[in-house]
Amino acid sequence: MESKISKAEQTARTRRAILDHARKLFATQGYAAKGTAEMIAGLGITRGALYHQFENKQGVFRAVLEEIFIEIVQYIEAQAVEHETPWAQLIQGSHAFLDIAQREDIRRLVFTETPAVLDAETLTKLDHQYGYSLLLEAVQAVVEIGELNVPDAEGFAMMLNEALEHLAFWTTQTGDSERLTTAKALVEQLLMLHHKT
Amino acid sequence: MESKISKAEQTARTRRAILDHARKLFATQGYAAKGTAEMIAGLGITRGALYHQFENKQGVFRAVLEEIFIEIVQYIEAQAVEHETPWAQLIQGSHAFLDIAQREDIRRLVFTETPAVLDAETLTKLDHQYGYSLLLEAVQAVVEIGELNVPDAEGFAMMLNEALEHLAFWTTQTGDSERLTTAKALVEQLLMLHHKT
DNA sequence: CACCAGAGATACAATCTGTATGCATGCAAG
DNA sequence: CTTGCATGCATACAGATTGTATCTCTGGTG
Repeated sequence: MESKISKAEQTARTRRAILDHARKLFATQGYAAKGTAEMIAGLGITRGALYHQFENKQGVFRAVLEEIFIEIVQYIEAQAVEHETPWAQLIQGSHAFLDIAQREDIRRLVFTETPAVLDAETLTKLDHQYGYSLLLEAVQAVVEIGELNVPDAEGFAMMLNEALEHLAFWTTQTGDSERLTTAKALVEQLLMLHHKT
Repeated sequence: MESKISKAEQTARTRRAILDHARKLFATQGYAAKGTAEMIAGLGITRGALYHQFENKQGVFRAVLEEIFIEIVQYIEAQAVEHETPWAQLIQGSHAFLDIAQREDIRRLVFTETPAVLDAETLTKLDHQYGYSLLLEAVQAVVEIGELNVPDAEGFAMMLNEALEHLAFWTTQTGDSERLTTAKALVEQLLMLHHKT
């Protein structure tokens, strides 16, 4: 029994190596420019392993994006938990999203590559599963304590989600750091207009 | 001399046929999904003609996009010319841009495909040559008659250009026609804040 | 009319994606 | 423990796709 690692461990290592490497490639040179051969170059595995672990090239991208979404959610939650009230958590969570969207890899993957690589349906499903879902919880928490004046929590969460995504996209379009400040002010104002004390 | 057409005419026809067909394909199924073979299918020519008329596959896309930009500019100018004052032309021209951005082919090509197909530099050059250039003229016209209160015409034109592009993107993200109304109101408000009578 | 540049066809080289097949091994059942 | 098998992965290959090299034909021009 010179078998040092289990099958599960083997799978985990292979996927991790591919995902880490592919993410770097996609984020720096784009999805279309990098082939499956480059994704596994230097990892000590062949394309066979890649196609065993992922459905196809797009499947690798989807997995990379999913991990990014998870990172984003984790970052936002970590920032929100620093604050006491659901109201402050909603505001600061929104700011946190705008902050992390500034990261270059996130900008390129989420805002530049994704729309052209994934069809709208797939993207909507992912967004609903992560970003929107998190935001809805935050909105509902504020609604439940009676501090948010909206006709419908889901509708408001969806609108806010869209607003945040487009503001994030906007802030990353130039190196201009002033935009981030502006975007945060806009979101805060939007929320304030619906605040009920 | 059974040669019915001149060389210039021949070139024009070939390019037109390819551009029209490619545009339809890119707009409905995306750049990555359609190959050069499909671009010339049914046109009675071969890929050789395509590569003779265009640098490469991306060159076809660039040419398609350029024609779209020209169409957009023409539409905006046609709308603006309906109004008397430079001020009204600036406002109505901005509205016209938001209107034409609703067209499905423009939405997909300009906002979904382009960012992933063209590098930022190429895109910036194109935008500067068409959209921004037109907008700058309109802004300068209003500045010259002393009705616009901005520190710098170029800076303001650039900001307005960005705002319009992102608002256009935003309005096309859902079928919600209310967004178009909202976007127009936002632009009008932004301009009004800088209006000097 | 003779020549050349340009338009386009054909054939080919180089990639790249996805699949089929073979092999070795962890692992569970008996 | 050993037997059977599913699983992880490599190798080889088929199909498709981009871009290039080469050849032909013809419209324009002196």
